[in-house]
Amino acid sequence: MIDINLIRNNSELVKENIKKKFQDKKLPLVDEVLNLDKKARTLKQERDSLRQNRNAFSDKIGLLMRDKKIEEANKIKEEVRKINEKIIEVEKEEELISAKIKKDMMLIPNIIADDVPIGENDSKNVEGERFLEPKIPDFEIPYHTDILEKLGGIDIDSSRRTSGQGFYYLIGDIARLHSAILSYARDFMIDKGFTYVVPPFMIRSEVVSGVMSFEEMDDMMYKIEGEDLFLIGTSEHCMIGRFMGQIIDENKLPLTLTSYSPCFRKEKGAHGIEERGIYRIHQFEKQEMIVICKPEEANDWYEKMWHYTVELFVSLEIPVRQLICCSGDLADLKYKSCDIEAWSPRQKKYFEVGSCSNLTDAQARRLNIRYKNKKGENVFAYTLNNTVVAPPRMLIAFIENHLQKDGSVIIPEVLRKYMGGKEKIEIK
RNA sequence: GCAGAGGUGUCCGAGUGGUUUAAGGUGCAGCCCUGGAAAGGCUGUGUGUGAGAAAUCACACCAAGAGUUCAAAUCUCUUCCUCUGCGCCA
Repeated sequence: MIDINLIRNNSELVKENIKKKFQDKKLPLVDEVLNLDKKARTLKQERDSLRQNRNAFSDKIGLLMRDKKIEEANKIKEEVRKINEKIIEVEKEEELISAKIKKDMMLIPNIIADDVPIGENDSKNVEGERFLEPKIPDFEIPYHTDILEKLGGIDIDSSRRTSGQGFYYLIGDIARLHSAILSYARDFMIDKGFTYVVPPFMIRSEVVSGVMSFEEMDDMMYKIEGEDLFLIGTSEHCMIGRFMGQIIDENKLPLTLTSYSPCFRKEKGAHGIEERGIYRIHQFEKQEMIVICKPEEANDWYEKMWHYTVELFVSLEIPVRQLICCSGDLADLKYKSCDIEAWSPRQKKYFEVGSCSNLTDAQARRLNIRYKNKKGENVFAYTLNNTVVAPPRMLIAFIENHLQKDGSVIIPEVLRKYMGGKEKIEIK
């Protein structure tokens, strides 16, 4: 959500921004907000002065009652009753208008960074830097589930029976590898100075509606029956929700946090040949990084954060590249975002394994997360988030890149201490 | 899960329908006093929205929401949370 003052003072900039994102349908919203806002302010003035009158009359009644001038008091009561009727009328109208303004404001996208490439959809995303040389082996790389099955590391047939499509049993060394990657990623981020957090895995609807729109919620979130609770789709939800309505001590900024959580997603309407197996699933685990900082620090953190993910993948000897998200592919809350993509030697292309975003104050404004600055003013903090690593999807990149001709998978040096010293996972 | 007690500003805490513009203290800031400091004295100190060039003014906010009333921190209902005891449980 952007600052309504930006629309009041510079609606052209807001419109330009909408055009840059190819959302011309939303252009009328800007003038609509402008008009509704004017009306809302007029109504507020009207309502406030009515209330002022009522308050004055009420005080008078109080004094008259004390002096036992009941007759006179009753006359004024009648007066107040009339005022109250009017107040209710104005309030109703005001409520309607402010609800409409809020709805519109939620739809107006955040202002995007100057250096975001302009493009209509994800086909216009721009490749950034590449890290490590992509390998093309001299033997055929099977589909990832076939590799995992050969290694005795996965049982999808059973998970279909117990839980349906989109789940998995990881088994033996592969399950251990899954945990090892998360543990390694956790320690990697702790070494970068981040604070490790295990958050709640369920959150209230109040938090959910703060971090996403109703449609997004319906497409992603699993609701617990009979409770006001949802399974988290990412730890970002509860990590940011933690600071909802809070005024953070300026000295505590920047907050640099790394959280572990399972993630649950409905993934409504996502299907395709490359979605078989453990690429797109209802349940996965993720090590995440979250930064809450002052506005002037956000750009530096953004660069640092996605580089950390790159560094992690490089240390695991997996080639990656940065893919810069273009204006049309950028979610409305985001100022700037990029994906980290890992090399798939089987598909001979890169695929998404993580995503880094700078949301400026758009998310903090929705959740009312602020800090007190040196002047004593309460200002909205900037929030950023990035995937450190999210297995089992990441396992696809891992096993494809480390698969040997004999069907075994080499474990890179840095991971071996988390695997009990094991150097490779072999076919049984 | 059951029972009891609670939720008020940075914090502590008073306040059971109308002089509450939320007492008092504490913390913080400024000034006076002092050679300097402590102590003491004085003054100012919450948030949001709107109006205004500004001083300032108005409205709202006492966990959240709804209700009763001319008038609600105060009364009623619902929800949430905290504490204490009991029960259950990895």
